[in-house]
Amino acid sequence: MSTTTGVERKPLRADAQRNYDKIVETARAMFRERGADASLDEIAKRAGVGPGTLYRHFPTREALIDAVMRDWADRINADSDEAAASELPPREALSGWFSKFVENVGIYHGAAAKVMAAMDDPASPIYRKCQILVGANQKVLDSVRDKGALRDGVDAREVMRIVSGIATVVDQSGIGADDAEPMLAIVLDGILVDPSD
Amino acid sequence: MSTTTGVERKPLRADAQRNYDKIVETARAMFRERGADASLDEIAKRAGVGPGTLYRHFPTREALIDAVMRDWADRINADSDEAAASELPPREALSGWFSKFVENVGIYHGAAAKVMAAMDDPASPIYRKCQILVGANQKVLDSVRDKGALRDGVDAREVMRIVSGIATVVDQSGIGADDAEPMLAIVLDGILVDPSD
DNA sequence: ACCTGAACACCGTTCAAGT
DNA sequence: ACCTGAACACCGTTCAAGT
Repeated sequence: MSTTTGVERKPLRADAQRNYDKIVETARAMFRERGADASLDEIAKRAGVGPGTLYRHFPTREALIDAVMRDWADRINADSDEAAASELPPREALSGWFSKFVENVGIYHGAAAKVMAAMDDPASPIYRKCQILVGANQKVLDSVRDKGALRDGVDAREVMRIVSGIATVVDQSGIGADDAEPMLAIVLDGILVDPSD
Repeated sequence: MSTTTGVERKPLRADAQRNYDKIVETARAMFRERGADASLDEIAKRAGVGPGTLYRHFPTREALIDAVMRDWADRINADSDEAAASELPPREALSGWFSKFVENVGIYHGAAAKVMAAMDDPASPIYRKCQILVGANQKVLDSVRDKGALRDGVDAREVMRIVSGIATVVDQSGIGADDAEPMLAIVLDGILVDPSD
């Protein structure tokens, strides 16, 4: 069901492929320790390639972020599948799904803001991931709706906008991932028919 | 009641004061047309001062933003006073207050993100404005609580975090200010006892 | 077809020299 | 006490020269 969600890419020459992989691997490490705004120059340096090479493969920072987050979409899909099929009460299932998203998008500092910004920008390389995200959320919300627990008129895109906003707040201000919970609780209260379950 | 909320500042020499004012005035214009991340170098150039002068007055970009937003706090206080004293049904009063905030923080592109980031960072020059903001929100929420319309355990700071997150989403993605409404509606549904009013 | 690395433009920051 | 502007470090981006 979830083969790599990546776009089909024409095969690269051996050395180009090696450089491509090295860059992505290096970027992943750099993004993890310095955030998604880490210096591209230094990524190139650490990867042992010239800046032009990085540029050829990734014309924009977002393109690189997109490549680094390639597996991310798979995780999102897995998490949403699990939440949608969950036997847990609607509130717990939804809460878990939101929490996992905040956690997942939080591993790269600054990534939440990029995702949030790309949410309505089809020109962004990350836009595709946002579509996947909204689709996944739709799936989870539908499962809750089937149980009659969702308020009328709740839109998956709007919900994802708010939740990515919350993820960004958590990421940008120094607060911990646990501090997302009270905010998510407000959203849950806002979209569920009965706050109790 | 609302004299300028600014901090007391020791008087500057005449020329220094003139430069200070010119810089703030220029920055305000630049921020308005190019956003809160506009080049400080060009602001200095347009203001007719050396970069060192801008730096002396505003050691950090946030300090400059803070100065540019000096009147902003007064508007926030005025809006919250009006909302707290409003005869409108709780939902309308709250909704108007949130909307005005999103609108106000949206006049400088990128400002919402700065406010959001400073919300829990006492070291930031903008932190003081966030405190004012949370205080103002507290005031409005209390007035709603007095009418028995607010759910138990709703915290003014949490609410402000979410709303500033929404303001940031609206600002960063290309969507219009009107598109904040459906998201704010979810928050309202989440913090009010009875969604109807 | 792909890579290198010098070159460029821009930006924030510092500081010695001036008044 | 305050300002100027040259100087520096850094960063993203381009492109001619190489293989």
